Amino acid sequence: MQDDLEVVREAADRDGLLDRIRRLVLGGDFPPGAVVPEAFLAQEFDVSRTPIREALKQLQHEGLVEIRPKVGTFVREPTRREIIELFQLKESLEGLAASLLARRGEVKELSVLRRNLEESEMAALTHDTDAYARLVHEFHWTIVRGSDNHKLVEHYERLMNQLAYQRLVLRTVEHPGRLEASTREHRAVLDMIEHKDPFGAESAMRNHVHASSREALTDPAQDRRS
Amino acid sequence: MQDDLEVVREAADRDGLLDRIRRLVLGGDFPPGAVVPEAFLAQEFDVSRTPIREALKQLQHEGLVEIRPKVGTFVREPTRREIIELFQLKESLEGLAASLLARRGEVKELSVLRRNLEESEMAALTHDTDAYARLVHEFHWTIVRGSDNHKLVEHYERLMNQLAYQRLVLRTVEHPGRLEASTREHRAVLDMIEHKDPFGAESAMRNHVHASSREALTDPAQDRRS
DNA sequence: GACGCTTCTGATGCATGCAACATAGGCTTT
DNA sequence: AAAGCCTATGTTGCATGCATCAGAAGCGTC
Repeated sequence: MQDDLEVVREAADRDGLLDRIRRLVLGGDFPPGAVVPEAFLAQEFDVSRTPIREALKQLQHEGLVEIRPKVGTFVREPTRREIIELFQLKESLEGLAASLLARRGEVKELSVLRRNLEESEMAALTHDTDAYARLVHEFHWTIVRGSDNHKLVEHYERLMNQLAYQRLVLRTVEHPGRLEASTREHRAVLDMIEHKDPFGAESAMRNHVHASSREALTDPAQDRRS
Repeated sequence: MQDDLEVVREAADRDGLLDRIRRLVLGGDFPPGAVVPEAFLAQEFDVSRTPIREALKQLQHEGLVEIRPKVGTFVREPTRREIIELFQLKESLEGLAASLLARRGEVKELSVLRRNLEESEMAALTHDTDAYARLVHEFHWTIVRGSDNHKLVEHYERLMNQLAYQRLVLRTVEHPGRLEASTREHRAVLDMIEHKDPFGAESAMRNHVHASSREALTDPAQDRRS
């Protein structure tokens, strides 16, 4: 039993090496400059450089780091322009997801979304921004997964990874009045889905993402890189 | 100079290793079963297994192959369902691209698109399906690139790679009457872009992609995997 | 003092070797 | 003959060593 746990844990470490490095990069523990070299990560995770290299290549492919040949691996923070581009994509993909979910009219996710919305309203009332952020996150993911389009989920995953930098997170809930507006928009989306109105759901979702992205983009912390 | 050419060629080989393997996989030269092992590719391209492994990992991440740990790498042909999913994404992304391009109202790509449309009409009249397919390909790519959203281009690239299996290509032009309809739809899209009507352009593009995907999906060669 | 060249260093890129494991086929047993 | 075990094989996964090269620091020249 002890052995089993050991094996499982180590296997998880191996499988999750990419994720662990990704978290390191996204977590902001590293300067936006050069990520400590492969050798460091190798020692840190107690593996050879080879799997580290593989993981870094993936991250490069995901757009999170930039590997300059023969030089090193650098944390690749998105420019303001790229953030705008990513939000445009987000709007489109989530719109599609809402549309597909509305067309399915599946019941399972509907109850989850209803419950989520209730809790969100509660969190908004008590100004529990942490809980609210988590609920928003779940709301969007539930809809995307509920689209039942796995390729869409994959692309969305990639997209969100690029938007997952610590500095960009939780911004949408820091604006006064945004919580209430956001909740209203969520309700509008859910209404359209419940009415099995794909077009309306897509429209409502796009409006919502557009609005929330505007808030995120006006955040002063982003003026750095324009 | 001779040396320079050598260096450039070899550098291109290295940079393009991923592309070359991808072409091998997409080209259908391999059975849908197991891709010949890393050692074969290593010998084929006269490199070590290490860079081969890196490339294969990328392809796995792109969804083109499946790497079963300790077993081997398998060509991963998309199921019919996945093709449907991918076309839904294509519709959404190209719709977004058309919308963005219409909003920009850029002149450069407009002339390219106009010219492309003229040549397409010519190819349709002469039933030159090869030329037509190439022109359609360029038309869509011109619009996507013209969106001036590089992240969109990246995601579109990934998407198209997954749709690039040899067996799926050129299907849309094999249906009677499709060439004319397709040309009409292209013109509608271009009209909307020229009128700087983002909403109309998106709608027209989505209609077009939807129509052409329906043709592609009704192809009998796809009934195999349902 | 500034500019250009050379050397030096640190990191990556790749090749190679070995161990681990999934699968297949034969072998034993019933 | 069927079922289960066991060995054999082929492949991957990883560790390590070496060559290569970008960039920096030091040196010499103008």
